[in-house]
Formats: sequence, structure tokens, C-alpha cells
Amino acid sequence: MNTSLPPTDAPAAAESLAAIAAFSPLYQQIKSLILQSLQAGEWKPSESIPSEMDLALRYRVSQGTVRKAIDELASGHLLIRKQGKGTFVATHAEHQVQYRFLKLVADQGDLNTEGPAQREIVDCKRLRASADIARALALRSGDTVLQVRRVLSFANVPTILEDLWLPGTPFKGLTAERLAEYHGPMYALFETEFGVRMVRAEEKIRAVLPDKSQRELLQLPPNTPLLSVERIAYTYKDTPMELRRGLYRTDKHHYHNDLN
Amino acid sequence: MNTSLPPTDAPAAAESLAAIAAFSPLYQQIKSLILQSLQAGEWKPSESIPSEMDLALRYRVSQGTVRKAIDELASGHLLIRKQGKGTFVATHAEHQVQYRFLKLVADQGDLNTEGPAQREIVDCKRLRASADIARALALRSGDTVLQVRRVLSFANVPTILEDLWLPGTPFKGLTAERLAEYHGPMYALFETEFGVRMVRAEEKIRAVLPDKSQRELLQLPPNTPLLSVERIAYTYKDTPMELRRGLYRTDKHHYHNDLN
DNA sequence: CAGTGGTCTAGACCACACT
DNA sequence: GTGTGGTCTAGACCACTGC
Repeated sequence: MNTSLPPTDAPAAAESLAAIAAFSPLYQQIKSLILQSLQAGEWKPSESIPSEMDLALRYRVSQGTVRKAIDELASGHLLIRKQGKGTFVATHAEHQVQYRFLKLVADQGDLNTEGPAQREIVDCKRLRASADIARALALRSGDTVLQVRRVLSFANVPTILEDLWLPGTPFKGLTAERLAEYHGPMYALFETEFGVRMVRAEEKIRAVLPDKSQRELLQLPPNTPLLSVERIAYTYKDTPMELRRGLYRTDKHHYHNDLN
Repeated sequence: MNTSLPPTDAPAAAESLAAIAAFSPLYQQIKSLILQSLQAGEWKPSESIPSEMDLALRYRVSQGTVRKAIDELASGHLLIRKQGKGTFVATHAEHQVQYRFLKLVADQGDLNTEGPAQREIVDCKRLRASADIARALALRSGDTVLQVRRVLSFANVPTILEDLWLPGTPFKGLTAERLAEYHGPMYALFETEFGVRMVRAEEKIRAVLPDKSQRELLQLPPNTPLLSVERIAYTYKDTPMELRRGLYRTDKHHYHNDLN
């Protein structure tokens, strides 16, 4: 029995089906089904999903097969296994993985500085997406986007100037006030308030010289080179959900990358 | 039977033992044993290792346990599985993973540009390690190191200026001529000629302005910000084997990073 | 065809967390 | 103790490669 799921002779399985991609190993099909449930919000960030045995019964496969599916999702940081407790939906609010996507670290061994010390929202408004913004977010030119500009400081030194764009529809109701009063990772706010979980991201990094307005916002002397970091963050199903353009000071910090 | 390997009642196993770390799951112990064989050069890069069944017999465990050990090594890019053919020792000479550690890509969709078009060795000499070089390579200040400076060009545009330092002992006999005449990834040369395989690396990235000599080597106009990329590359057992300081032009290229 | 890695199963037992 | 994930085994069968 290696055709599809569920088998045609057992249509009573609790899982519907529909969109299952072609032929693939059983555990890949299970992985897709779990992914669908995650995307549909059946299990929310930080909640636990059913036990391996429960899922095995639900999908009518062995525990080992469910296990392999969960293994892959866990290695992609979509789920977190905790021995003796259960398997949980990953969240950016967890202390261990907070600011997972922020690769800027202090030169000194102050550890990860536990995220930015101070944050200031400079601007937050809705506008029509320009061509390049629309393309990055897979929208149509002219669709409404939310644009946010903010400055992050470490030890009272302005270090990051960030512009970010979010599609207007999923983030309806997001305001400067809401952003300012929230303490913790922005991506955690997105999860709890808008049901949007960022799963992975891509960054393009360059060295640039800031223009005058950028230099002033970061209170920089002239001729200070900065790291330009353009990020596109994706939710489930590789849907782009955020474009972020950051300028990083790198005189006391550096962008850290592990190559495997 | 979950104590150590091999069990005390079966000392006839073909594997010696000695340095096995404390208590750990069986598959972790197998992983360590395979790692030792890799490090000792029992199986060389691009060669195949014994089949899962052979290894299972050799270590007196089940195939599934060997499998899990190999899985982890494969996910760390130390081994490569090929269905129907066998499991192979990874190498930087493989087309698929050539220039795995070079994250600079062209802005245009010219794909990965297949590595640098031109390479020029500017300098190559042996000298005493300064304090910071020695620390990075876990040597003593004053130990001999090999220092190489080179320029990489894409489409005849000098794009990367790179200084790199290698510990003198393992790389005895490496000369500018040998480097110049070799076509292909430098890390592949290290494997075949010196038995040194780079397994992972860490990079610290900053934005800088080049000094006069650097600017001239890259034929840059004044005030061109560059990406400063400092890399420490490690062989098996997390031994640092190379320090590399690169300056990247980022007007037509960018440093690409995937965040998971 | 034989040999390799890849999938799937079923069952046993271990390690850990909660209560 | 009960329930969870983690390890280990043994055996069956599938998918791919090359002779």
C-alpha cells in the first residue's frame, strides 16, 4: 500500500484529502497534511500537536512514518520536539529562537545582546505598492501595503535603520501605536495578532554609503559605510509576507553567518 | 544492551575503540566511529564507504542504527548518499557543491557564475603568525603560517581581494605556482594534495572602506564601500585550518544568505 | 540479475516530565 | 504510574544503478 492517502478501501479516515501532490513517499504525504493543518491554524504557535501515536491512528500509518514526517518539519524549525512533553508548533516568541533572523551580533562576547535594547518607530503608514515592492511581495502594483520605518539602538547607540513593507490585507489594523507598545520580537506579534508565522527568509547583503537622511537618523559621521540587508520573509507555502531593507552599523557589531 | 560499544562479551569486533565519549545513544557512537575513519583517511573524498549492511555487521548493530548515523553525517555534508550506488565521502570537487562557501552571487540571474572567471595570485609567502592570526588558527604566536593574497575577477572585473592564512605544517609544500596552475576550487586542491577537508566555516561580515593599496588592487574609484568577510574554516573535529579575509565588491554582486 | 540506498511496519524498551 | 518523545531491532518490500 503505497499509492495515495487514505487508501481507497478506507474512506472513513478522519482526514479529507484533495490537494495531495502526485506520487511521493507516505511520510511526505503525512508531512503535507501536517503542514496543511499548521497553515489552517488547527494548531497554533506554542501549542502542542497530537502525539505521534494519535497522528498515526488519524492518518492510518505507523508511528515511525509519522515520526519521520515530524522529524523533517522539526529540522525546518516548524515544530519543536520536547522529550516527555510533546511536539509543539514553533514560535518566534520562544526565548531560545527569539530574533532567529537577526544575524547582527556585538563584537564583544556580550552574547546575543538579547535583542535590541531600544526601538523607535519613526514612521508607519499605508500606501500603494511601487513596482519593486509589489514584485517582492507577489502583489499587484498599486495594492495597499503597510510601510514601517524604525530605528533600533544598542546601549543607546542607533545601530539599525529599517524600512519594512507588509501586504495590507493580512495586516489590517496594524498601527504605529500597536508596534510601539509591543515588547518582544515583531514576528511574535505577527503570530498572535495576525496569525502570520514567518518560516524562512532570504537576505541580500551589500556594502553602501547612506544618504543624508539615513545618516541623520543613525546620527553617523560622514563617510560611514553600512551594511545593506534586504530581506524577504516567507510564511508557510513559500508565500512572501514581508520585505525589509535594513542598514546596519558594523563598527561595534558584525553580521554573523555559519556556513555548513 | 545500551552501555558501550562493542559489548564486553564480544571483544572480537573488528573495531578497536579507545576514545569513545561517555554515555550516548548507539547511533551517536557509530557516528563518532565513522567520523574517526573519515578523519584518519580510511575513506578518501569522493570514494564510497562500505554499504549500510557491511557497516552494521562491522559495528554489530542493526542497519537502521547505521542508517541514522549516516543520515546525520549526510545532513552535515560530510557524506553524500546516492540511491542504488552507495554512500560517498563528500568533496569540494563535486560540481553540485563547488564553491559551497562562496556566498557572493551576481545580481543578474546568471546563476552561480560557476565560480570565479579569473584568478590571480598576488602574493604567497611563509611568515611568523601574528597574535591575532595565531589565535584564529589555534597556533602559538610565531608559528609558521602560509599567507596568500589573490584577486578574483568576474567578466574581467576585479571583484574579490582575498588574504588567507594557512598553518605551515599541514600545508608544507604549497607554493604560488601550485596554486596558480590549479583550476578548480582551492578547497578541492587542499583535499587531494594535503588531505585537508574543510567541513564548515564561520563568517563575520562588515561594511568597510578600503585603504589605498586595497583600492588599487581592485581598481576602484575612491569612496567605494566594500563587504569585509572574515572567514574561519574548520576541518573535522572543529579544528580551525584557514583564516580568510576578503573584500567583496557589491555593486554588481551581493552576498546571499538563506535564513531557516 | 544482484547490490545499493529508501520506505514502512511492529514491537520492545529507554529517558524524561508531570502529577 | 502514565504519557510523551527517543532509541533499537528485525524483517519486508520498493526504487534505482549497473552488470
